[in-house]
Amino acid sequence: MASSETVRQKLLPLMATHILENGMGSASLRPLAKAAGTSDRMLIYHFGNKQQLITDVLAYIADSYSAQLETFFGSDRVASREQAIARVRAFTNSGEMRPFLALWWEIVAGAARDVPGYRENAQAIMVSLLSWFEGQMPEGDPDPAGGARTLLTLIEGAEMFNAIGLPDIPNRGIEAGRPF
Amino acid sequence: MASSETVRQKLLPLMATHILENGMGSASLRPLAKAAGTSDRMLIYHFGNKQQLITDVLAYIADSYSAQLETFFGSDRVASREQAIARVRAFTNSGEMRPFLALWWEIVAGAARDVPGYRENAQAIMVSLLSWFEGQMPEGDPDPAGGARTLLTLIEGAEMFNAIGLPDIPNRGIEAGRPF
DNA sequence: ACCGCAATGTAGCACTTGCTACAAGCCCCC
DNA sequence: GGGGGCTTGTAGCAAGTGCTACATTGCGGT
Repeated sequence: MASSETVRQKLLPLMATHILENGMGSASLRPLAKAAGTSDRMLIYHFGNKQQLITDVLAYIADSYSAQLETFFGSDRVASREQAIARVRAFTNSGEMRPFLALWWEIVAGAARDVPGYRENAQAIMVSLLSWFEGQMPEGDPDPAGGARTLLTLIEGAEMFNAIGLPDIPNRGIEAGRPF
Repeated sequence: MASSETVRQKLLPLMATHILENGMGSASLRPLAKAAGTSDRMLIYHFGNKQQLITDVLAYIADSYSAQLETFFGSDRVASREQAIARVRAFTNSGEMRPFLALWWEIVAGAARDVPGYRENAQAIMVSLLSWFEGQMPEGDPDPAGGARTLLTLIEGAEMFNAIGLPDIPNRGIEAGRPF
Protein backbone atom coordinates (compact mmCIF):
# COMPACT_ATOMS: atom_id res chain seq x y z
CA MET A 1 0.00 0.00 0.00
CA ALA A 2 2.71 2.46 0.94
CA SER A 3 4.81 1.86 -2.20
CA SER A 4 8.42 2.81 -2.49
CA GLU A 5 9.86 6.01 -1.11
CA THR A 6 11.96 6.66 -4.19
CA VAL A 7 8.90 6.77 -6.43
CA ARG A 8 7.26 9.34 -4.20
CA GLN A 9 10.41 11.43 -4.20
CA LYS A 10 10.21 11.52 -7.97
CA LEU A 11 6.57 12.54 -8.01
CA LEU A 12 6.69 15.23 -5.32
CA PRO A 13 8.66 17.92 -7.16
CA LEU A 14 6.49 17.58 -10.25
CA MET A 15 3.30 17.96 -8.27
CA ALA A 16 4.86 20.79 -6.25
CA THR A 17 5.57 22.69 -9.45
CA HIS A 18 2.04 22.21 -10.63
CA ILE A 19 0.55 23.42 -7.34
CA LEU A 20 2.86 26.41 -7.20
CA GLU A 21 1.84 27.44 -10.69
CA ASN A 22 -1.86 26.68 -10.55
CA GLY A 23 -2.82 26.90 -6.91
CA MET A 24 -4.71 24.58 -4.61
CA GLY A 25 -7.79 25.12 -6.71
CA SER A 26 -6.43 22.73 -9.33
CA ALA A 27 -4.77 20.39 -6.87
CA SER A 28 -7.13 17.53 -7.64
CA LEU A 29 -5.99 14.06 -8.44
CA ARG A 30 -6.24 13.99 -12.21
CA PRO A 31 -4.46 17.31 -12.89
CA LEU A 32 -1.75 16.40 -10.38
CA ALA A 33 -1.36 12.98 -11.95
CA LYS A 34 -1.04 14.52 -15.39
CA ALA A 35 1.62 16.93 -14.11
CA ALA A 36 3.50 14.05 -12.54
CA GLY A 37 3.20 11.85 -15.61
CA THR A 38 1.08 9.20 -13.98
CA SER A 39 -2.55 8.47 -13.18
CA ASP A 40 -4.91 9.33 -10.33
CA ARG A 41 -5.01 5.61 -9.70
CA MET A 42 -1.29 5.60 -9.02
CA LEU A 43 -1.31 8.70 -6.83
CA ILE A 44 -3.77 7.06 -4.48
CA TYR A 45 -1.69 3.93 -4.61
CA HIS A 46 1.48 5.76 -3.64
CA PHE A 47 0.10 8.16 -1.04
CA GLY A 48 -2.94 6.35 0.33
CA ASN A 49 -5.46 9.15 -0.06
CA LYS A 50 -5.68 12.70 -1.24
CA GLN A 51 -5.20 14.36 2.13
CA GLN A 52 -1.93 12.53 2.71
CA LEU A 53 -0.85 13.44 -0.81
CA ILE A 54 -1.51 17.14 -0.23
CA THR A 55 0.16 17.07 3.17
CA ASP A 56 3.25 15.50 1.65
CA VAL A 57 3.44 17.94 -1.25
CA LEU A 58 3.02 20.93 1.04
CA ALA A 59 5.72 19.62 3.33
CA TYR A 60 7.96 19.14 0.34
CA ILE A 61 7.32 22.72 -0.77
CA ALA A 62 7.99 24.04 2.72
CA ASP A 63 11.29 22.21 2.78
CA SER A 64 12.46 23.54 -0.57
CA TYR A 65 11.36 27.00 0.51
CA SER A 66 13.52 26.99 3.61
CA ALA A 67 16.37 25.49 1.59
CA GLN A 68 16.02 28.43 -0.77
CA LEU A 69 16.23 30.76 2.20
CA GLU A 70 19.64 29.42 3.11
CA THR A 71 21.08 29.70 -0.37
CA PHE A 72 19.59 33.05 -1.31
CA PHE A 73 21.87 34.91 1.08
CA GLY A 74 25.30 34.22 2.38
CA SER A 75 25.68 34.30 6.12
CA ASP A 76 26.97 37.87 6.15
CA ARG A 77 25.50 40.02 8.86
CA VAL A 78 23.51 43.15 8.35
CA ALA A 79 24.12 46.59 9.81
CA SER A 80 20.66 47.66 10.93
CA ARG A 81 17.11 46.51 11.35
CA GLU A 82 16.10 48.61 8.38
CA GLN A 83 18.63 46.74 6.31
CA ALA A 84 17.37 43.40 7.61
CA ILE A 85 13.82 44.21 6.62
CA ALA A 86 14.96 45.44 3.21
CA ARG A 87 16.82 42.20 2.67
CA VAL A 88 13.85 39.98 3.40
CA ARG A 89 11.56 42.08 1.29
CA ALA A 90 14.02 41.89 -1.58
CA PHE A 91 13.91 38.13 -1.19
CA THR A 92 10.13 37.79 -1.05
CA ASN A 93 9.67 40.25 -3.91
CA SER A 94 12.14 38.51 -6.18
CA GLY A 95 9.98 37.20 -8.99
CA GLU A 96 10.78 33.57 -8.33
CA MET A 97 9.07 33.80 -4.96
CA ARG A 98 5.79 34.94 -6.44
CA PRO A 99 4.27 31.45 -6.93
CA PHE A 100 5.21 30.53 -3.41
CA LEU A 101 3.59 33.66 -1.98
CA ALA A 102 0.36 33.03 -3.86
CA LEU A 103 0.33 29.52 -2.42
CA TRP A 104 1.20 30.88 1.00
CA TRP A 105 -2.06 32.80 1.29
CA GLU A 106 -3.99 29.72 0.32
CA ILE A 107 -2.24 27.88 3.13
CA VAL A 108 -3.07 30.67 5.56
CA ALA A 109 -6.69 30.55 4.45
CA GLY A 110 -6.75 26.79 4.94
CA ALA A 111 -5.17 27.13 8.38
CA ALA A 112 -7.77 29.72 9.37
CA ARG A 113 -10.50 27.26 8.35
CA ASP A 114 -8.87 24.28 10.06
CA VAL A 115 -8.30 22.32 6.90
CA PRO A 116 -6.35 19.29 8.17
CA GLY A 117 -2.61 19.71 7.83
CA TYR A 118 -2.61 23.34 6.77
CA ARG A 119 -2.01 24.86 10.18
CA GLU A 120 0.94 22.59 10.89
CA ASN A 121 2.41 23.44 7.53
CA ALA A 122 1.94 27.18 7.99
CA GLN A 123 3.49 27.06 11.44
CA ALA A 124 6.48 25.09 10.24
CA ILE A 125 7.13 27.63 7.50
CA MET A 126 6.84 30.64 9.82
CA VAL A 127 8.89 29.12 12.61
CA SER A 128 11.65 28.33 10.14
CA LEU A 129 11.46 31.79 8.64
CA LEU A 130 11.53 33.40 12.08
CA SER A 131 14.53 31.47 13.32
CA TRP A 132 16.42 32.26 10.15
CA PHE A 133 15.44 35.90 10.48
CA GLU A 134 16.68 36.06 14.06
CA GLY A 135 20.09 35.07 12.78
CA GLN A 136 19.87 37.89 10.28
CA MET A 137 19.45 40.60 12.90
CA PRO A 138 22.27 43.13 13.13
CA GLU A 139 25.23 42.46 15.38
CA GLY A 140 24.86 43.96 18.83
CA ASP A 141 21.09 44.27 18.47
CA PRO A 142 19.66 44.71 21.99
CA ASP A 143 16.82 42.24 21.42
CA PRO A 144 17.23 40.05 18.34
CA ALA A 145 14.36 37.72 19.25
CA GLY A 146 11.81 40.43 19.91
CA GLY A 147 13.03 42.48 16.99
CA ALA A 148 12.76 39.58 14.58
CA ARG A 149 9.22 38.92 15.76
CA THR A 150 8.07 42.48 15.27
CA LEU A 151 9.80 42.91 11.95
CA LEU A 152 8.45 39.65 10.64
CA THR A 153 4.95 40.69 11.66
CA LEU A 154 5.44 43.93 9.78
CA ILE A 155 6.81 42.08 6.76
CA GLU A 156 3.91 39.67 6.62
CA GLY A 157 1.45 42.53 6.83
CA ALA A 158 3.29 44.21 3.99
CA GLU A 159 3.15 41.01 1.93
CA MET A 160 -0.57 40.83 2.42
CA PHE A 161 -0.98 44.35 1.07
CA ASN A 162 1.25 43.36 -1.82
CA ALA A 163 -0.91 40.35 -2.53
CA ILE A 164 -4.09 42.38 -2.79
CA GLY A 165 -2.47 45.01 -5.02
CA LEU A 166 -1.97 47.81 -2.49
CA PRO A 167 1.81 47.83 -2.05
CA ASP A 168 1.86 51.56 -1.37
CA ILE A 169 0.14 51.25 1.96
CA PRO A 170 2.96 49.44 3.78
CA ASN A 171 5.64 51.21 1.75
CA ARG A 172 4.47 54.68 2.63
CA GLY A 173 3.83 53.59 6.18
CA ILE A 174 7.22 52.03 6.67
CA GLU A 175 8.87 55.06 5.13
CA ALA A 176 6.92 57.22 7.55
CA GLY A 177 9.05 55.75 10.29
CA ARG A 178 8.53 54.55 13.81
CA PRO A 179 5.07 53.13 14.50
CA PHE A 180 5.32 53.89 18.19
CA MET B 1 -32.95 38.14 -16.48
CA ALA B 2 -31.99 40.71 -13.89
CA SER B 3 -35.01 40.09 -11.68
CA SER B 4 -36.02 42.45 -8.92
CA GLU B 5 -33.58 44.19 -6.63
CA THR B 6 -35.69 43.53 -3.54
CA VAL B 7 -35.52 39.78 -4.04
CA ARG B 8 -31.75 39.91 -4.26
CA GLN B 9 -31.58 42.01 -1.12
CA LYS B 10 -33.46 39.28 0.68
CA LEU B 11 -31.16 36.53 -0.57
CA LEU B 12 -27.83 38.25 0.03
CA PRO B 13 -27.74 38.21 3.84
CA LEU B 14 -28.72 34.54 3.94
CA MET B 15 -25.99 33.58 1.52
CA ALA B 16 -23.53 35.86 3.31
CA THR B 17 -24.19 34.03 6.56
CA HIS B 18 -23.64 30.70 4.90
CA ILE B 19 -20.35 31.79 3.34
CA LEU B 20 -19.11 33.32 6.57
CA GLU B 21 -19.83 30.10 8.41
CA ASN B 22 -18.67 27.60 5.83
CA GLY B 23 -16.15 29.39 3.69
CA MET B 24 -15.77 29.78 -0.05
CA GLY B 25 -15.20 26.05 -0.29
CA SER B 26 -18.90 25.44 0.07
CA ALA B 27 -19.99 28.50 -1.85
CA SER B 28 -21.45 26.50 -4.70
CA LEU B 29 -24.90 27.04 -6.08
CA ARG B 30 -26.86 24.27 -4.41
CA PRO B 31 -25.59 24.85 -0.85
CA LEU B 32 -26.07 28.59 -1.24
CA ALA B 33 -29.55 28.07 -2.61
CA LYS B 34 -30.44 25.83 0.30
CA ALA B 35 -29.15 28.43 2.77
CA ALA B 36 -31.19 31.11 1.03
CA GLY B 37 -34.32 28.96 0.87
CA THR B 38 -34.44 28.76 -2.88
CA SER B 39 -32.97 26.73 -5.74
CA ASP B 40 -29.81 26.91 -7.82
CA ARG B 41 -32.09 27.57 -10.75
CA MET B 42 -33.36 30.72 -9.05
CA LEU B 43 -29.93 31.97 -8.03
CA ILE B 44 -28.79 31.93 -11.63
CA TYR B 45 -32.04 33.59 -12.58
CA HIS B 46 -31.54 36.40 -10.10
CA PHE B 47 -27.80 36.99 -10.47
CA GLY B 48 -27.04 35.87 -14.02
CA ASN B 49 -24.15 33.56 -13.26
CA LYS B 50 -22.13 32.31 -10.36
CA GLN B 51 -19.33 34.83 -10.61
CA GLN B 52 -21.74 37.74 -10.39
CA LEU B 53 -23.43 36.03 -7.46
CA ILE B 54 -20.18 35.68 -5.55
CA THR B 55 -19.10 39.22 -6.37
CA ASP B 56 -22.40 40.53 -5.05
CA VAL B 57 -22.29 38.49 -1.86
CA LEU B 58 -18.70 39.52 -1.13
CA ALA B 59 -19.58 43.16 -1.72
CA TYR B 60 -22.52 42.75 0.63
CA ILE B 61 -20.25 41.25 3.29
CA ALA B 62 -17.70 44.04 2.86
CA ASP B 63 -20.45 46.59 3.35
CA SER B 64 -21.79 45.03 6.50
CA TYR B 65 -18.24 44.72 7.80
CA SER B 66 -17.53 48.42 7.43
CA ALA B 67 -20.93 49.20 8.89
CA GLN B 68 -19.96 47.08 11.88
CA LEU B 69 -16.75 49.10 12.16
CA GLU B 70 -18.72 52.29 12.63
CA THR B 71 -21.02 50.91 15.28
CA PHE B 72 -18.48 48.93 17.26
CA PHE B 73 -16.82 52.06 18.61
CA GLY B 74 -18.12 55.49 19.40
CA SER B 75 -16.20 58.33 17.82
CA ASP B 76 -14.17 59.01 20.94
CA ARG B 77 -10.52 59.64 20.31
CA VAL B 78 -7.68 57.62 21.65
CA ALA B 79 -4.66 58.78 23.66
CA SER B 80 -1.80 56.97 21.96
CA ARG B 81 -0.86 54.80 19.05
CA GLU B 82 -0.51 51.86 21.39
CA GLN B 83 -4.07 52.41 22.48
CA ALA B 84 -5.23 52.66 18.88
CA ILE B 85 -3.63 49.36 18.00
CA ALA B 86 -5.08 47.72 21.10
CA ARG B 87 -8.52 48.95 20.15
CA VAL B 88 -8.43 47.49 16.66
CA ARG B 89 -7.05 44.22 17.90
CA ALA B 90 -9.81 44.03 20.49
CA PHE B 91 -12.26 44.53 17.65
CA THR B 92 -10.79 41.93 15.32
CA ASN B 93 -10.36 39.43 18.13
CA SER B 94 -13.90 39.79 19.39
CA GLY B 95 -15.42 36.40 18.69
CA GLU B 96 -18.02 37.72 16.29
CA MET B 97 -15.29 38.79 13.89
CA ARG B 98 -13.84 35.29 13.63
CA PRO B 99 -15.94 34.14 10.66
CA PHE B 100 -15.12 37.31 8.82
CA LEU B 101 -11.40 36.89 9.39
CA ALA B 102 -11.45 33.31 8.13
CA LEU B 103 -13.20 34.56 5.01
CA TRP B 104 -10.76 37.43 4.76
CA TRP B 105 -7.80 35.12 4.18
CA GLU B 106 -9.70 33.31 1.49
CA ILE B 107 -10.28 36.65 -0.19
CA VAL B 108 -6.59 37.50 0.10
CA ALA B 109 -5.69 34.14 -1.40
CA GLY B 110 -8.12 34.73 -4.25
CA ALA B 111 -6.72 38.21 -4.84
CA ALA B 112 -3.17 36.82 -4.93
CA ARG B 113 -4.32 34.34 -7.60
CA ASP B 114 -6.25 36.93 -9.60
CA VAL B 115 -9.61 35.31 -9.11
CA PRO B 116 -11.96 37.81 -10.76
CA GLY B 117 -13.48 40.25 -8.30
CA TYR B 118 -11.43 39.24 -5.28
CA ARG B 119 -8.77 41.91 -5.57
CA GLU B 120 -11.31 44.70 -5.90
CA ASN B 121 -13.14 43.36 -2.89
CA ALA B 122 -10.01 43.06 -0.78
CA GLN B 123 -8.90 46.55 -1.71
CA ALA B 124 -12.28 48.03 -0.87
CA ILE B 125 -12.19 46.42 2.55
CA MET B 126 -8.66 47.57 3.34
CA VAL B 127 -9.15 51.10 2.04
CA SER B 128 -12.25 51.45 4.17
CA LEU B 129 -10.47 50.01 7.20
CA LEU B 130 -7.49 52.30 6.67
CA SER B 131 -9.52 55.46 6.36
CA TRP B 132 -11.48 54.59 9.46
CA PHE B 133 -8.27 53.84 11.28
CA GLU B 134 -6.75 57.17 10.31
CA GLY B 135 -9.65 58.84 12.08
CA GLN B 136 -8.86 56.73 15.13
CA MET B 137 -5.33 58.03 15.50
CA PRO B 138 -4.59 60.00 18.65
CA GLU B 139 -5.16 63.74 18.69
CA GLY B 140 -2.06 65.73 17.84
CA ASP B 141 -0.36 62.76 16.18
CA PRO B 142 2.47 64.10 14.02
CA ASP B 143 1.61 61.85 11.06
CA PRO B 144 -1.80 60.20 11.29
CA ALA B 145 -1.76 58.97 7.69
CA GLY B 146 1.67 57.34 7.85
CA GLY B 147 1.05 56.06 11.35
CA ALA B 148 -2.22 54.44 10.36
CA ARG B 149 -0.53 52.75 7.42
CA THR B 150 2.28 51.30 9.50
CA LEU B 151 0.06 50.24 12.34
CA LEU B 152 -2.42 48.60 10.00
CA THR B 153 0.39 46.70 8.35
CA LEU B 154 1.51 45.51 11.75
CA ILE B 155 -2.04 44.57 12.70
CA GLU B 156 -2.59 42.56 9.55
CA GLY B 157 0.65 40.72 10.07
CA ALA B 158 -0.45 39.96 13.60
CA GLU B 159 -3.80 38.70 12.35
CA MET B 160 -2.06 36.36 9.96
CA PHE B 161 -0.06 34.86 12.83
CA ASN B 162 -3.30 34.56 14.75
CA ALA B 163 -4.90 32.75 11.86
CA ILE B 164 -2.20 30.11 11.68
CA GLY B 165 -2.21 29.55 15.43
CA LEU B 166 0.95 31.43 16.40
CA PRO B 167 -0.46 34.45 18.25
CA ASP B 168 2.57 34.67 20.51
CA ILE B 169 4.90 35.76 17.75
CA PRO B 170 3.33 39.17 17.13
CA ASN B 171 2.37 39.59 20.77
CA ARG B 172 5.86 39.09 22.12
CA GLY B 173 7.26 41.15 19.28
CA ILE B 174 4.90 44.04 19.80
CA GLU B 175 5.56 43.94 23.52
CA ALA B 176 9.27 44.03 22.77
CA GLY B 177 8.72 47.57 21.59
CA ARG B 178 9.98 49.70 18.76
CA PRO B 179 10.85 47.78 15.62
CA PHE B 180 13.32 50.44 14.46
C1' DA C 1 -62.27 36.60 -19.77
C1' DC C 2 -58.07 36.57 -21.89
C1' DC C 3 -53.36 37.76 -23.01
C1' DG C 4 -48.55 38.47 -21.82
C1' DC C 5 -44.93 38.19 -19.07
C1' DA C 6 -42.36 37.56 -14.85
C1' DA C 7 -41.36 33.90 -11.60
C1' DT C 8 -40.69 29.15 -10.45
C1' DG C 9 -40.45 23.83 -10.58
C1' DT C 10 -38.63 19.59 -12.76
C1' DA C 11 -35.15 17.18 -15.34
C1' DG C 12 -31.40 16.87 -17.18
C1' DC C 13 -26.61 17.50 -19.47
C1' DA C 14 -21.77 17.33 -19.68
C1' DC C 15 -18.13 17.53 -16.67
C1' DT C 16 -15.12 16.87 -12.50
C1' DT C 17 -14.44 14.96 -7.92
C1' DG C 18 -12.11 11.06 -4.80
C1' DC C 19 -11.78 6.48 -4.85
C1' DT C 20 -12.30 1.35 -5.98
C1' DA C 21 -12.96 -3.38 -8.24
C1' DC C 22 -10.87 -6.26 -11.34
C1' DA C 23 -7.60 -7.92 -14.05
C1' DA C 24 -3.33 -8.02 -16.29
C1' DG C 25 1.74 -7.42 -16.48
C1' DC C 26 5.99 -7.68 -14.31
C1' DC C 27 10.08 -9.53 -12.08
C1' DC C 28 12.29 -12.40 -8.37
C1' DC C 29 12.85 -16.77 -6.04
C1' DC C 30 12.54 -21.60 -5.94
C1' DG D 1 9.15 -22.85 -15.67
C1' DG D 2 5.90 -21.79 -12.21
C1' DG D 3 4.14 -19.36 -8.16
C1' DG D 4 3.74 -15.01 -5.71
C1' DG D 5 3.71 -10.42 -4.87
C1' DC D 6 4.59 -5.64 -6.35
C1' DT D 7 2.99 -2.43 -9.78
C1' DT D 8 -0.07 -0.65 -13.19
C1' DG D 9 -4.02 -0.05 -16.76
C1' DT D 10 -9.07 0.06 -17.68
C1' DA D 11 -13.66 1.08 -16.19
C1' DG D 12 -16.52 2.64 -13.45
C1' DC D 13 -19.35 4.54 -9.40
C1' DA D 14 -21.77 7.91 -6.66
C1' DA D 15 -21.70 12.52 -5.68
C1' DG D 16 -21.27 17.25 -6.85
C1' DT D 17 -20.38 21.16 -10.33
C1' DG D 18 -22.48 25.32 -13.28
C1' DC D 19 -25.96 25.90 -16.17
C1' DT D 20 -30.07 25.17 -19.43
C1' DA D 21 -34.47 23.54 -21.83
C1' DC D 22 -39.04 23.12 -21.12
C1' DA D 23 -43.16 23.48 -18.96
C1' DT D 24 -46.10 25.46 -15.55
C1' DT D 25 -47.91 28.84 -12.36
C1' DG D 26 -49.60 33.29 -11.06
C1' DC D 27 -50.76 37.90 -11.50
C1' DG D 28 -51.62 42.51 -13.69
C1' DG D 29 -53.55 45.04 -17.64
C1' DT D 30 -57.02 45.42 -21.30
